[in-house]
Amino acid sequence: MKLLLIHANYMEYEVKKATKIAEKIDEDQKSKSIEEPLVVFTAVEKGDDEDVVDKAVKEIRDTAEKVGAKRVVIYPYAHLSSNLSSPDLAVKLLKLMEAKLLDFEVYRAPFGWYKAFRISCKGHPLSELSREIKSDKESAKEDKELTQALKDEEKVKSFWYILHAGKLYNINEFDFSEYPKLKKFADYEMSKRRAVDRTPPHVELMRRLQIADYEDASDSGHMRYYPKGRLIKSLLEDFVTRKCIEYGAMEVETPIMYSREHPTLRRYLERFPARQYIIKGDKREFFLRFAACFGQFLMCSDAVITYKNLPLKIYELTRYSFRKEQRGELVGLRRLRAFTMPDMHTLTKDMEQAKNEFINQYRLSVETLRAIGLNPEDYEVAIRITRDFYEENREFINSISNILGKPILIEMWDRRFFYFVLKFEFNFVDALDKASALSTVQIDVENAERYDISYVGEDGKKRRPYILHCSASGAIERCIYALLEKAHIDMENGKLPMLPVWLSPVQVRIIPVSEKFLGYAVNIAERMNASLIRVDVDDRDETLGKKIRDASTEWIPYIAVVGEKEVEKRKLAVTIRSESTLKSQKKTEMSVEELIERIRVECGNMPFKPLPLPLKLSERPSFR
RNA sequence: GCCGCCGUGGCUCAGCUGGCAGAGCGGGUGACUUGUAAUCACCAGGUCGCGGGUUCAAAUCCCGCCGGCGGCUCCA
Repeated sequence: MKLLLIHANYMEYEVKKATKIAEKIDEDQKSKSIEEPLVVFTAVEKGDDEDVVDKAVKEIRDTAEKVGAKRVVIYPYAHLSSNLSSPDLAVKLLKLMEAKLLDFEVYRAPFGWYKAFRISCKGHPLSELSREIKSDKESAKEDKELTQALKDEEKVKSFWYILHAGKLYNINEFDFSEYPKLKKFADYEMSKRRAVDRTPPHVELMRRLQIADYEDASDSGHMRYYPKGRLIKSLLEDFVTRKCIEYGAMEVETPIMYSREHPTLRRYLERFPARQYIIKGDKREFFLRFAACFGQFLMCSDAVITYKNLPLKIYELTRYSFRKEQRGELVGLRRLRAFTMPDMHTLTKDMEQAKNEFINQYRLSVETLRAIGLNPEDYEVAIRITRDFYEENREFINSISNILGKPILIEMWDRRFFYFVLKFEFNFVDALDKASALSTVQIDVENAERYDISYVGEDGKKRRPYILHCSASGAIERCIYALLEKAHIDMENGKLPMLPVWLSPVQVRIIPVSEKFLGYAVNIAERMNASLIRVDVDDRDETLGKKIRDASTEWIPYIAVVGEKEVEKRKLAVTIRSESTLKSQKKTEMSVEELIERIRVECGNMPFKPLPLPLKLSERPSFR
């Protein structure tokens, strides 16, 4: 039940027209004028009962006493709620409310009529109050779930270890001297603070390179992507999707919004209030998904699955997932409110199979990041685990540390308070020593039950699967963040920053020495273009030095100059960025075919998309 | 959400003890036709984030809001 309490100088109303749900009324109820009332605008909601009325009456009584009102007007006002009860129940409860306030001079405006009203609010501090009242049953239930979840989190204590070469070290006993980045990561995880007073480098880079930018007209944490940014993002999206499909996942698509009232989803949401975007539909309210779990679990719940189908993998690239993070938490491409995440779920028949998949997906994540341009030395591994699960699976956990051969930060909990017993993350540590998770896999022991997902076993009986959640790369935007931060770190170490060639928006820039060679340059560009190379031509009326400089500040991997000599020899004068430094540039002569071949080898079988920009620089707008 | 700092042409910033709104880059035009990280000249471009207040006068001082950054909190 929702109440809006107004202490007024007077209140007048007059019925105009009956609706279908109008209650029958006498002539003298059709209009009223009341002096010095406490007006109670009231909306009766689903689930309200006599208990709620009692509480509402108590609120009204308290307020009336405080403001010194002797008259009460109960005024049905549907607009206070989007979750109204049936009209019958509403009338019943409103009448009950009236009956319980008989020691006041009480008026009840008729239900179900269009009414005109006039009110004069007194305007003192207590003259306008709103109240939300829930039945004990309901609020007790919600309170219990909420407080239980919060209590669990409070009570849970983390124990920290380092796992290296199959041995578990207490965090204090481990010698970090050879692993400074792991030390930074562990510090960050355990203390969660860092003294920095600088804009993260990737924010500046994403804007300067015309990849992405803030969009003031949207909510914070929703970015705009310029053509180059969209290209990079799109290549990454395609790559990760392909990787998961090759791994055996079935790609699906599920809605981005779900009813708040759905029985399965509701409990989940109540644990995390105010974390999601709410959308008003015609009748119901919806929340925007924060991952693909909902859609995929609901799909699995309805599917007929047997042990022969397991492990069963389904995949979706969520463009977008929405999380209404607190404002102070948002940073550039690192932490967003709308982001794109590959989300794969694997149903497994038992823990053996789940563990097996866990290891496979660990390897899948390593490969995925490596292809994107993030190597194991660029991230730190964390494993989060319940103590029980660790004790029962010591050998298995120890074996994980051998896959990459580098030490792993372990966070161990005495009891399970999330839905998983085990998860790993690959955490990127950025130029400002902040860590954020990229790839992750979790073993979920709870949601099969919650969503009623089952498979038929060999004995014909229904069983609950264990479910793995896997994001092989983590959020796509976050991968771009990591690549930009990595490039910045390279720059600080005296290297020329760049993106992997397959992700570079422009792979080759052709610069004619003068106007005379423009036709020749365009000709070569068209040939390369036909060979699936992203190439452009700097046809602007600028000096050669200026053009070289501009190409360099755009991080273009290959700069090819053509002039008289090149035309004669049918070669290109190519500057290779990856082998150059700011002081000395690596220049070499190559034929067009050699350059094409070099890039083709470098990009292997990574996805390719054509340049989404005009071939000639002079025809290209600047988005900044 | 709380605390602190910031918001001036497209970009980076100066101006801020109140007194005519500036520079460099970028853009346009012209000259030059160029050999590996910024060619020269001229021109255009601004409700100083938004709203209110103080004042003869506000980019400048005060209040509120919006946005960004950092810290705290948080991160299913």
